[in-house]
Amino acid sequence: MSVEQLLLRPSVTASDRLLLAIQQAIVEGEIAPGSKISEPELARRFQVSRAPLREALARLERCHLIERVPNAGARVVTLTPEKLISLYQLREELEGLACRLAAQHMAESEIEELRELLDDHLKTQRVREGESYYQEAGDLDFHYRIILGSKNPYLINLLCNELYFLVRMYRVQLGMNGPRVSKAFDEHKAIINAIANRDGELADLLMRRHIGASRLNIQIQLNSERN
Amino acid sequence: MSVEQLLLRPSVTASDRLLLAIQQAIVEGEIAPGSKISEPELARRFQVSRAPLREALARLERCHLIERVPNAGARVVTLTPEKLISLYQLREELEGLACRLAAQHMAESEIEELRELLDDHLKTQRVREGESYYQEAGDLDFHYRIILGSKNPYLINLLCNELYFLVRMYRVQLGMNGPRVSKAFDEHKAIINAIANRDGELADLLMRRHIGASRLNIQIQLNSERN
DNA sequence: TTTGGAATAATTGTCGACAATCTGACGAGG
DNA sequence: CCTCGTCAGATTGTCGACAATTATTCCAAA
Repeated sequence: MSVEQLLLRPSVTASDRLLLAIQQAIVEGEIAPGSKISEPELARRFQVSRAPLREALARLERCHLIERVPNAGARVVTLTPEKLISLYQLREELEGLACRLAAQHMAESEIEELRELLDDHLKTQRVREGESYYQEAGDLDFHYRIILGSKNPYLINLLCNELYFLVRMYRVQLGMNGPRVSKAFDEHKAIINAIANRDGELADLLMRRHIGASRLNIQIQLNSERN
Repeated sequence: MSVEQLLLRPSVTASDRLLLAIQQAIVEGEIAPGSKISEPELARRFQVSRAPLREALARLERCHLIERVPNAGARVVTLTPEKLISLYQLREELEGLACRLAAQHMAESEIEELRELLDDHLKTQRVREGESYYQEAGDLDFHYRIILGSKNPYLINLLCNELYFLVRMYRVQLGMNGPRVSKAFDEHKAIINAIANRDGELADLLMRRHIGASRLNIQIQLNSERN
């Protein structure tokens, strides 16, 4: 299904649909990193006026997928090792915090659901070994649930709506579906156990390591790609 | 000088000036917390069309000063003890990180300037004891410089452009100019020393305590205000 | 050939008007 | 008397056009 066709099913408002469509297009590289965003061109492409488009662009800037300069237009961000490190420094800190808070605030039922989620992923992973399902959707689900479990609205909004699209962009564009899958699974399991034991400090530490390992993985790929 | 008159001196773009003006109006309570934002009314008040106004509102939402619901309008946020705690949880974590990074990345010259800044504040504080200068502008300067010293662009943008206006809103609206001034000064001094010694861990710890104390201070005021 | 600058083209910012949606009042029916 | 549906008013979302700014091209002079 092409990106344009996604616009056919009505969501809520035109700029909402635009946002989703362009987010996906940028994350998946359909709109190349570093390329200039032409408002007239995008407006024609998505069959809308520039008003909702500009609103969508404002929100894209919010999640760091584009960079705007007044009176000079917008560009899709570029992926660099330096930005990756900066991004993951933040992510480590914030998801570590999310773990500590989740250990305090998550209901037993939520923890149970998280365990079931992980078991589902294990089955799926065994069935279609090597496919990138787990890395993309599954890992995302896992992190999202813990973030939501923190019950901190600012933290939730920040990670889910402002930072995670960039994280996904790095992963998708560098084709991150390698051998870290099974190892990531074990790390996830350990984090859940810590949260279930209400050991926020340990969950924090494990999450930081988990994210640090993920960063290293991407870093290697990114550096080899630029050789 | 009234808020409207600020619009007379041209900044860069109309929505930029609008943003600054409305930010100030909300932070200082001129537009009451919880009140509904009427686009036509604000457009008339600031003598602009709704296009730049809506752009400004989008950015206000970004720094959590207003909350928008599609097809239902925007409201100024309300100040609650729960949100205050959520906000300061984030702030502690992020400024702690900023301290660790600043201890790594700040140039000697930047540290020296930070020291001079603090000395200036000490003089000012002695001269006009009791005035709220230090708490508002001085404290802000101090924190901003450390954040900038982290050299992490995402962290800088997040704290300076998205979170700090809310922090200021709590402080201004609750009239935070009390007896914490001199104590805060000592805490600042200790943090600088830690950064100068390149002891990121200590600076982190001290900053977390500093912010925690500040939060407690506001919390007390906020609870007594709601009695 | 290269450089400087002016004219031109293209893009962004802003405007006023129209369409879609929500809010609140009013009245009919239970 | 209360509930529900309808209608008017107001508000938000979207559109196409104009103004202001920036980028580009082209020509002239050194």
